[in-house]
Amino acid sequence: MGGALRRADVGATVTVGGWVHRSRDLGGQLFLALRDREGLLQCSFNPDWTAPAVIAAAAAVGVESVVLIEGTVHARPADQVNPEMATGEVEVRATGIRVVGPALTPAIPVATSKDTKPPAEELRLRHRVLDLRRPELQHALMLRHRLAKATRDYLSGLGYLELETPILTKPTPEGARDFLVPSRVHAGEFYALPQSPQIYKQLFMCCGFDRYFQIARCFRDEDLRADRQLEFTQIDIEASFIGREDIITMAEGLVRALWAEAGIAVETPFPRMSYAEAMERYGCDRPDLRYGLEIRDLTAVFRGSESGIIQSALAAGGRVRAIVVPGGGAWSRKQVDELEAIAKQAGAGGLLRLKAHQGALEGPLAKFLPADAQAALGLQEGELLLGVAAADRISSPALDRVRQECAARLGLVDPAVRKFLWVLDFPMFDQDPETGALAAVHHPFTSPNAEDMAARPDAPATWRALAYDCVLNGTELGGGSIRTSDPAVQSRMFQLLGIGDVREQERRFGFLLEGLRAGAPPHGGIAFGFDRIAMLLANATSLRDVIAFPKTTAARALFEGAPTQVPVADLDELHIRPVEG
RNA sequence: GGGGGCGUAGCUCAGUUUGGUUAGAGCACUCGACUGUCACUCGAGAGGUCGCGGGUUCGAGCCCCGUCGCUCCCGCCA
Repeated sequence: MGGALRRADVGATVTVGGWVHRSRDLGGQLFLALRDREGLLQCSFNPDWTAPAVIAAAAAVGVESVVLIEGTVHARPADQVNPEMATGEVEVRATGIRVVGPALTPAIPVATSKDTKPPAEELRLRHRVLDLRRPELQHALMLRHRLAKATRDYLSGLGYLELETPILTKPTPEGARDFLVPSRVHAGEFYALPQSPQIYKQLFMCCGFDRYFQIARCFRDEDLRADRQLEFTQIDIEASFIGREDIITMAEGLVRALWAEAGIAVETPFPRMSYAEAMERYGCDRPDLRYGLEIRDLTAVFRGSESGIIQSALAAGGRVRAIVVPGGGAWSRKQVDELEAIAKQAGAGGLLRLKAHQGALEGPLAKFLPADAQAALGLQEGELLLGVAAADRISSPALDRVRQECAARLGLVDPAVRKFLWVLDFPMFDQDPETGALAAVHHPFTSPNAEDMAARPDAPATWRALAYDCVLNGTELGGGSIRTSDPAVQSRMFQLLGIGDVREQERRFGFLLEGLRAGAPPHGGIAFGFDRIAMLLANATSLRDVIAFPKTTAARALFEGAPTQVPVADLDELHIRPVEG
């Protein structure tokens, strides 16, 4: 291929195919920059070696047309080497050209220089064939391929089998909305697209396939974001006769292999932290460890406060928690108000603020504090204390957001630093504070911690789960768990989650329970967000840059024009009718 | 479902603050000149439903109301 020609190819007679990236017509001679996925190649048309008719034909070709160029590879003179091109030491002296795919004038430019802005997202998606020709996107999708291959190589090397699972499947309760597909054969019945292959991979374990993986497409009908698409890809993994440590070690090896593919060395093992510790110190179950600003419990100091806000929060069983921001004392009233707005948006009633100035505390609360408060807080000159007095359920998310914003303002978020982390010991259930209803934090098939279950059988809200998340710089890369392999325990879990009726359990999950009853090995697994990893390693900021044909945030495919209306006859055949209005 | 940003030539944008003659620039495109360029250069030209609809006004790219599209965030996404 033309973009791969190097000095060693000098002398070769070649026919190179590609797209006309740019042309420079100097009058008597001209140069075409020919592009393929490997890069750019200069083709030189000159009367000394090119027939006049060929020069005329080359001069008439429009950019983005597909051409075949015949010629000989020549070394460029030293003063004409282009160090910015991989092929910069050579050029093809053309003797012939054939336009095999003439192109209309492109609606959006493909050949851009470093400092030009890409076209609007809408145009990029509408003219995706042109957009995907751009070298950045070519590189991103080629990286994506290498990551998929590295995944297959690594897991195959460990004896994992790549097995496929159905796309037309049964609706299962995985939290998100399902995409439904009407059945033509069975009036009024629907398939669902899988939100993940979760149950199938557990069934593979019951089948005895031991170690499974799949680069699996998943579908969730929820609103989109820069890092969320309707359909996305995960690296789905499951294994039998293993425990948490086996999965973690295997997963660390996978991360190492993937990052190595992008030329980045990753050190393992990753540090670990319990969910409880992450929530206490960072207010978040996927903390960004690139910076400090850890949350401190200052309840003891504020207990003596005469402030009504604090007293009522403490009386309700809450705490006073805060972060201390070095240099924050210099922020203006307005800047701190913005932080408070962030805290309020996250659910807090407000933000307590204190700063030390000339040995005394300043802030709306200062006068309500006991005299020894300054000594107890140890606040230094220039530091700003930002706190929330409330239940942890309120203060954790609020302080998490405030902490992230402060770190961004102080420039503490270094994109060159990578802090991997395992978060362990998630709670099994999330309890609704009003109704008391339990919901699975991970999913209903996660195994609870057996010791917790034995110690407090009547308090499931206190049980920990054998679940784990892999986190990088505040982003969840993947997560998994050891599963419940005992059908009786699984049935109990359904019961705790409000599916008490046995017939209901059988109707919805009978196929899983049947697998477990047929003799299930202990098993567990993990799933990584493949697109998100590709995005990180391609230095992209949107999933759309690592997915060839993505949807817009309004869930439309602009290039193909999906979704679309269909003829009424098609609907009739599927036994569905549009709702009037 | 809610909040913010953007929408002017094929593309990227200026013009909107303070309504006023014929809406501009760079790139791309067309034509012409040019024999070593590499974002070639130079000259000329063509190119506009100011997203769409309605309103205010003597007059709207600019003000008001509505609406559509793209985007970022909240909700949502176990």
